[in-house]
Amino acid sequence: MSNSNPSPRRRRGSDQPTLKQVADAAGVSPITVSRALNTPERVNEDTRARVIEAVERLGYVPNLVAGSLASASSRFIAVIVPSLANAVFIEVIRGLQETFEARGYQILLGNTDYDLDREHQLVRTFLGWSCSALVTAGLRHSDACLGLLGHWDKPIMEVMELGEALDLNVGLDHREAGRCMARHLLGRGHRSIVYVGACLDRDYRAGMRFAGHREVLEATGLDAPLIELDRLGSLEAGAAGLDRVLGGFPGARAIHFANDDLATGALLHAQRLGLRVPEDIAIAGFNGLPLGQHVTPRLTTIQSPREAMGRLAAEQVLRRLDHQPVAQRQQDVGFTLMVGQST
Amino acid sequence: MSNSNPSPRRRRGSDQPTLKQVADAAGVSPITVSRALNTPERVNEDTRARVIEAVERLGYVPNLVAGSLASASSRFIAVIVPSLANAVFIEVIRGLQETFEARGYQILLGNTDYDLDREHQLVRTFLGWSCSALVTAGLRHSDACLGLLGHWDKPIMEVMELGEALDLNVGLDHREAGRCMARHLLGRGHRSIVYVGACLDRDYRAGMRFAGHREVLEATGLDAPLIELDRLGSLEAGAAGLDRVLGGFPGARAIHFANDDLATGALLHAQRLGLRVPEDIAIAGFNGLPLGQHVTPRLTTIQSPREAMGRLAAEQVLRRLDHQPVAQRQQDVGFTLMVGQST
DNA sequence: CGCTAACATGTTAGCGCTACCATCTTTCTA
DNA sequence: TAGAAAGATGGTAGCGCTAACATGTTAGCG
Repeated sequence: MSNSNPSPRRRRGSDQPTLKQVADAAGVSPITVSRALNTPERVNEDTRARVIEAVERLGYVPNLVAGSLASASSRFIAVIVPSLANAVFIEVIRGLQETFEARGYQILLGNTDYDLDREHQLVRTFLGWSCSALVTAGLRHSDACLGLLGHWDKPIMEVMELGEALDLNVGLDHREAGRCMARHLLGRGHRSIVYVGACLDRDYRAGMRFAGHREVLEATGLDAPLIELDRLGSLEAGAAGLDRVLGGFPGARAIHFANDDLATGALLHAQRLGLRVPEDIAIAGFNGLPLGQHVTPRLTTIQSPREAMGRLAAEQVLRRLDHQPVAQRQQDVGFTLMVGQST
Repeated sequence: MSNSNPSPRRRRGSDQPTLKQVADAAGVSPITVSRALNTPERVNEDTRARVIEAVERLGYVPNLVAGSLASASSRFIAVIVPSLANAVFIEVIRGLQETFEARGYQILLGNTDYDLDREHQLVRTFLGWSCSALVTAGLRHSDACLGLLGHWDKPIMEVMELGEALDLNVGLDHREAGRCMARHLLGRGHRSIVYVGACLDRDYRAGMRFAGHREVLEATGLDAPLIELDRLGSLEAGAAGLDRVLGGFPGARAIHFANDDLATGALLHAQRLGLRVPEDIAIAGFNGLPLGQHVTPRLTTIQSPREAMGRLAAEQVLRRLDHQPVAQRQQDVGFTLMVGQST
């Protein structure tokens, strides 16, 4: 008679065992299986054992997508950095990863390539994944991006630099770091100091360091010439930077590079040119990468605690996720001047 | 009276606009909105415009979790590497990221810390996220992990090395690379050659290179002594490695290091000790990192195309995801001997 | 022994989206 | 001009899980 079973729709989804099947196998209800796996302390010990046994027997793998939909939150942490080519961000990511992974959170990594529109796009995507928190390198965002984040009620952590943050903030004062190195170079008796940066519009934190550098020099009545390279930090670019200083500022006695890659490239290049460092030309960097500490003469640089910054940032976010009070929304991780033999 | 409206359940979920609300605002059905956003070519142009307008007006952000659940697949690519401390993996990741991101896939990064159980755990988690594919560094997996992957019907790509793979495989022949460098050192006239590795049980690909190295030396009737350091590659460890060779093998004339970090650390250390490279001791590395190419003498090493390997791997996977035929399941990306002045 | 609190488990109703099938309209072909 | 083919849109029914509420069961107390 007519349509008692009108062409049973083809089943969708995978043929993996589901929580329901585990429940049947263990002789309990689905919610009990859910609890046994997610909040074991709320389930009787024997029941839990039976559930675990069924899980293993069936080879059950929880569908985290379904869980996230139902609970309206995933254990994802969105992490947005401008580049994966720069060791600095990698180290911060490592600190974040280590700390978050230990607490069962999974990092969703996004790379903006120094493009704020790309960042906006990534934020949109990540919001769509119901992330538990967002960590982003830097304080600069597009208006569209700020609009999205304005309506968001989960923790937002901005790392690398300090300033007016949306929510949480862990970083260091780049302007002060620039001042610090400029003072050091002045203290060494240098008066003709060139700053060499690379793409300061994109790497604007290096621009902030230059601002601090210039501030100190100008306060002393000195000029603060700037050479800007068109490639981001690399040993090659540093060598090119040295050449441009030698060509453009024959009287230069010291070069303050925006980072250690550039500085080390210049230092090695100086040796190939037969220049004595620091007698003929003094060289300083920023970051404190191992590389600069293993050349002779050892590079004078500023050490920033990058992995620790990542860890601290993650801890702050975790505290917020645990509904614990966060003592300070802004934390300065500081930096250390490391005086080598290159200045 | 009784229960005409028995305490309406509190609404769950966020208060973000949903696809349904966009549909109402645009005067179409939800499924049309879904199509307008995901398969625009299947929707009339005018309708699409109205939908887009509504999306922007409401600030709608698609819930990707719900979409993944309904379609039983996310646009996630699981990527599992043993370490984030090693530049080699970072570069592969960069190649993968670039290629996948351009096609709208999001990378889920997992770090095993060279622990196969941890890998198994990560695979479990990633399967739970309905990833579209899995990329893993290396061919070694625990039995439990193989069990999970055996039932999985999505592309699996194993990178870094070549061998008996589960599915797709892009990499290079490390044993042959070891042979290649050993032949080069023999060709330079060296007869007393020490191999220095670091944690060869974990970095087993370096172990494979050593195997190739030994094979060549022994075929020539030479000894192939091995020194194994207990720290993974770093400049410091390389310096320590040089000291151990000088102490343990006073007659050594050449050192074949497992990687460039070690080799460069040793090279710089040799200079500090006043040793001439290659006259007193020849030094060779592996990887072709920029670092080794900027020291004097330039490091002899083997260049592996890491970023290209990532890109190629991603392209193969994408082809599979697009249901296009994959010409070869296994692809050798090769390597290049770069002869510097350090040998 | 009745009452309450704490524990253990179950029932119900979605989370927000897309696969599947059905329907309706328009265009093209014989 | 009927009929098929292609295009556009909609209705229905879940995807697999968990929040909220409900119920049952045991322990503790005077």
